[in-house]
Amino acid sequence: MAAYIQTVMETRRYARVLARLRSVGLRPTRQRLALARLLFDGGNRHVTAEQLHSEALEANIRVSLATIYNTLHQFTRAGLLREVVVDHGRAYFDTNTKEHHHFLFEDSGRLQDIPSKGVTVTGLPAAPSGTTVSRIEVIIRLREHGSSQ
Amino acid sequence: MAAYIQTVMETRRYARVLARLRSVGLRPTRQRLALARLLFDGGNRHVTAEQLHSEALEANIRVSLATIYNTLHQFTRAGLLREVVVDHGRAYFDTNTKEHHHFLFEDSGRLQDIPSKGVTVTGLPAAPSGTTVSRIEVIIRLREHGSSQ
DNA sequence: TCAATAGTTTAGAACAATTCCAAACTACTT
DNA sequence: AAGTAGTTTGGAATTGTTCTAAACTATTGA
Repeated sequence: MAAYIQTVMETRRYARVLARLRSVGLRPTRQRLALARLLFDGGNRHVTAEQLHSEALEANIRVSLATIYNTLHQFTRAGLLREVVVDHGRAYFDTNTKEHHHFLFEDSGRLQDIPSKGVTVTGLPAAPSGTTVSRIEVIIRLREHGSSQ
Repeated sequence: MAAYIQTVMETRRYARVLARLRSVGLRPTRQRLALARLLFDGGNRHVTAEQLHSEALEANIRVSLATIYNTLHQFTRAGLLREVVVDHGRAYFDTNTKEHHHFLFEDSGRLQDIPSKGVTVTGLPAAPSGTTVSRIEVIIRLREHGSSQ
């Protein structure tokens, strides 16, 4: 019985991810389905390519790192992910594509969403002519105190 | 006469840069003096290591890329520069160390200062406990329209 | 003024994240 | 079932940056 419910939920999740991929015109391949589920089943996340790769391997999904990169970029282009750049070296992909901002823990490089509720930036000059604002990004850099640093 | 004035100004600039290096405890070497002048003579700038390197070579200053990196980091640590991260791959160094924000032209990767006058971010939640805010960074991403993209 | 020394510079190797490539593979169409 | 267009892959290539150990130079103090 529990197993049955399990299966139903499984199937439903699968269908949802599949529909999602189809809707953005990406073939639902084994790899993309698996990665989509790692990314989107569960709460919002910030992952690097390497992280997602190890997660996949741990979950016994055979994917190459090249595919991880391809997929992350395709998903980003499709609006399923958003890329966040906070320190050079690594790119984070955020499963939360809604308007929001970030706390950055400088020591660990970890990111945390700031619910955008009520956060406003005021007093900005107009965008230079010939341009439009594609996004406003607010990053609050945090230093952990008490720690070694 | 013009030449004389030229020389005086030269000397003064030199003295200023030299004092600046001394004051942060860096030996005024040939390379550092030259780079400091490329960076700080003239208005505020945003440079990458590569850019500064080619500029130096064009100005007939023989410096290695390693020294460019060393110098940029030392200057940053000394508070003479501020590092800005906007897209992975390259690090920008900003000669404006005052509190301010940036326009980022997505197509070209170019940065432009936003005079911080009046820009305020409101409605932010408190910093997570155990941390202090080291800086708030606002980046306004711009898309150039009319252009190919 | 010179030698000692501590800080700097350098070329080149090493590194890390990412992209590129061309061949093998697979989902979809007919 | 075959064709084809889209995908995946390992490995090589690229890019920006850091490391290393040897050569060099500014500073100090005799």
